[in-house]
Amino acid sequence: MQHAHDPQRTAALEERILDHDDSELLAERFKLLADPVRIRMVSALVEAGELCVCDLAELVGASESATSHQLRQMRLAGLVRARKQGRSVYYRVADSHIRLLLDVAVEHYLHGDPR
Amino acid sequence: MQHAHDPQRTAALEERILDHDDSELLAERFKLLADPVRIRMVSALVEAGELCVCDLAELVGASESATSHQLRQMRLAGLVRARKQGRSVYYRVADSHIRLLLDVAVEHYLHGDPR
DNA sequence: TCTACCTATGAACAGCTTGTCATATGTTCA
DNA sequence: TGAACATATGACAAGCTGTTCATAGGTAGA
Repeated sequence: MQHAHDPQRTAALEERILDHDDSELLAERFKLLADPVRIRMVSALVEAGELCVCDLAELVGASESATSHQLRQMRLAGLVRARKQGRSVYYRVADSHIRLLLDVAVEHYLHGDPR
Repeated sequence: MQHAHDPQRTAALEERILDHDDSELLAERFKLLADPVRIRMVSALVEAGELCVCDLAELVGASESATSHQLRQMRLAGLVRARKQGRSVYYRVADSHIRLLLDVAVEHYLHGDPR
C-alpha cells in the first residue's frame, strides 16, 4: 500500500461506510446465525413458539449439553428467553430481528430466487 | 435425555424445521457476514460499486494481504466478483442477497427500531 | 428423604479462522 | 530490460468456537 487511486473518492467513501463499532455489532448478530445447529434451534423455536432443552436437543440432533451451551450463548446475547417450569426450562425466541433475518435468508437462498 | 415431553408434537415439528443441509447452507452465508472486517468490505463495495484491493484495504483499515485473503474467501463463495485492469484488480458485490441481508440488519440493529 | 430427572456449567480438547510474513506472479513505466 | 508496483498465495501462529465429559444444582415423585 502506498497511495489511493483516488484519494478524494476514498475519503468521501470513508464517511459513508459502516464504522468499526457498527460493523462489530452487526457481526456479533450475524455470528449467532453462522452455525447450522443454532439455525436449526432458532428455526425450531420459531415454529414451536416454546420448547424445553430436552425436546430442542432431540429436534436438532445435538446432545443436551451442547444444546444447553448454545442456548446460554443465545440467551446472553438476548436472542432467546428462558422460562422455568418444574424441572424443565422452556426457551423461546426473544429477538424478532433474528427471526426476520432468518426469513429473508430462507426466502432468498432456499426458495429459488436466483441472483 | 430419555423422553420427549410430547412425542407427537416434536415429530410434527421435525418436518417443519430447516433440515441439516439447508441450515448448513444458510450458516455458510451468514458466516460471510459474521466478521466486522468483511462487513466493512461489503459496505464499502456496496457504496462504491467497485474498488481495487489497495483502496479497499485502506478504507477498512486492514493490510493488503489480509484484505486479499478475505476477498479470495468471498470470491470463492460467490459473494464478490473481480475485474482485472492493468495491475489492479477491481472487486464488486456479486450477491444481491447479501446486500439485502446487510440492509435489513443495519435497518433493525442500528437505526433504532427497538424490539 | 431418597432417587431419578432436567438443566447448567467448567474444563479440556480439536478444528477452524484470521492475521502476518515471505514470496511469487504479472504489470507498467523508465 | 530493470525497477517499482498491485495482488495472490502458502505457511505458520494466535485466538476463537463448539463439542464432550464430568459434575453440580434444583425439582418431582416414591
